[in-house]
Amino acid sequence: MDDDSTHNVFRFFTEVGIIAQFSARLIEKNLPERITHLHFGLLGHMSRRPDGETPLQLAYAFQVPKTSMTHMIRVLEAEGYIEIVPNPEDARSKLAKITPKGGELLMQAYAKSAQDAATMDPPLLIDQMEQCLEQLAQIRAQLDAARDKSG
Amino acid sequence: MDDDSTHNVFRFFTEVGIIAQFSARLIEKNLPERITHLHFGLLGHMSRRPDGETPLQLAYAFQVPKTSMTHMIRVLEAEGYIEIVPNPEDARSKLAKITPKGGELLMQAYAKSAQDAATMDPPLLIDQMEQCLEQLAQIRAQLDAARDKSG
DNA sequence: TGCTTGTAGTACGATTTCGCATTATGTTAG
DNA sequence: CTAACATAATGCGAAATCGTACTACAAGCA
Repeated sequence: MDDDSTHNVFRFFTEVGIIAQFSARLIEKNLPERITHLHFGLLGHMSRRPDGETPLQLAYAFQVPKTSMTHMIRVLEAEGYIEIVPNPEDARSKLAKITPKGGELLMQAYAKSAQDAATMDPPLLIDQMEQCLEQLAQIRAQLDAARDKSG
Repeated sequence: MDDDSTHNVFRFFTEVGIIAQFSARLIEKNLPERITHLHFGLLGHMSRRPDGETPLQLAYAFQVPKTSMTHMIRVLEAEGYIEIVPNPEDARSKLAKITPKGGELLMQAYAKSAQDAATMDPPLLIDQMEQCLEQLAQIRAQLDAARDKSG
């Protein structure tokens, strides 16, 4: 990889990092006190999996340590946004499922954040986002694949 | 903003968030124990500002609370990667400057991470990154502008 | 000058993150 | 079947994050 490419890769990661921070704050502004954008992501993930997922699956999906996931799940459960039930297929394990209250929170935060995004000044550059989407999805998929290979 | 655009914006932020997490880990793998990608970013920032910057400027630039910046700076100073001197223009304030040891760390981590990036399997999609770069820079600049307006 | 208000940085404490070690259950070889 | 090993989740503790309140210095004004 030549110096120019290296520089561009780092610049790409830098821009992406800053944008990610923004989107995190955009969403967290519309979430209750102790709920973060990661919790929001968890709820979205679970809303697409009505049968629930194990903490380990969630930790892997969100790329956080198991112990961190244990804690996040507890917060969500304490606030009533998810429920944790035994895993019928493995007595060591559990399943985390979104509750109606959690679904409510998800929708509300989504709607409010969409509203905030739509009324930004200066406005969001939605065209540019859409132009990048396909490439970003490819890049992310490639990174996922690399992670699966190396651990 | 129609439903389709809204969906794309959220999808954009989701992809960006995942990629940002990856790049953070890519860099942190090549940093010492207590040094994070944010510290790495701080060192890079300071390396372009030999006169130093105040903690408040750094907190603003990296969008973290003042108290968090106080802590990060202390870690970097404790490890000898930066030095903190009084601000000659304001007795309340300080200046954080990178040390030679800090510059060394920056270079080494940069080189190692570049090496890791270059030897990934499957390989990084550098073309796609370069195709996005311009749009991402615009998007980021727009978000910066929106932040400056609203706080 | 003396007073009022604003700003830089930090002490402190509640919460979160996450590595290591432990417990409980599952799986496999003999 | 049982022993040995693997895996799911958590207890615990060190460190990090960040909101609130505070101190020290600066700046504007009467």
